[in-house]
Amino acid sequence: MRSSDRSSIPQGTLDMLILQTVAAGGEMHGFAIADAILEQSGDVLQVEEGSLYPALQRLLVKGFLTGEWGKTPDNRRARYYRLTVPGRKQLGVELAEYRRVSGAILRIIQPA
Amino acid sequence: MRSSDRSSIPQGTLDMLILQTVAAGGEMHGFAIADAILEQSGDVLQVEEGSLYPALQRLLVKGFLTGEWGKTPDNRRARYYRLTVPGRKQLGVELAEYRRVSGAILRIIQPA
DNA sequence: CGCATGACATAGACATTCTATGTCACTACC
DNA sequence: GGTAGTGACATAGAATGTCTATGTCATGCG
Repeated sequence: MRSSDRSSIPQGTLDMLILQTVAAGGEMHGFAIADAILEQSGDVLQVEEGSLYPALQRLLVKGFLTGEWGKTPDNRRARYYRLTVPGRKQLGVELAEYRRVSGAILRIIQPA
Repeated sequence: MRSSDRSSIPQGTLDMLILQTVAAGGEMHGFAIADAILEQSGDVLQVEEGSLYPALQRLLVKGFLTGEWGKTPDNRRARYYRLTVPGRKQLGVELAEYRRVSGAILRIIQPA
């Protein structure tokens, strides 16, 4: 009985959403990124942990984020992610591509 | 040297685009559907045959389309697809969900 | 007659998200 | 002061769906 009206993240957009969230929020740890995406999307886009951490790993490996271990205010270990310069550039590329494609889809689904 | 600026279809949107195209164009065969999507999207969304036909099969099996064999004007065999009543309803569902999710993404990527 | 082409079709690769599960340490409570 | 809850990170495996590559078949044309 999967009763949530929250949606899964469309494939290909998760990296962009993470980069954008870190760009806007500065230094954040994983949980906080997922929380911010959920909240800012109006409770629609829920990032599961099994999607979040592999995505963060990808972004680390590609050099778009740095991740430094630290402590949360209540003294728990956490990894703090920050956008790199190539990460900011990559965000721009992904935003442009997303807008291009979603614009194209709009032209189809909006009755001219 | 893959030099095209055409994009792949975001996962999950192909069925919606096909249903919408058939809804707008009436009776169409596969090639014509792909052509219409490419053209209406402003040359952005190119549906490959290896994506198109499996998608059409899915939609046939689910009863959202009917497909009747016929002949093109130049006498080639072709399968003509038409939207069913459940297909029209499904299109409405997918449009609503797409708008809900893309709206949520917009709230994140558009600086408030 | 042979070749290009329109149209349909399938198999396999690939990428990405999800479900499910696990770990570890800190906090709080009885 | 042990035990349960929880924050946070992590991985393995399944599911999904698009793409690349390939194949077939018949028609039209040179």
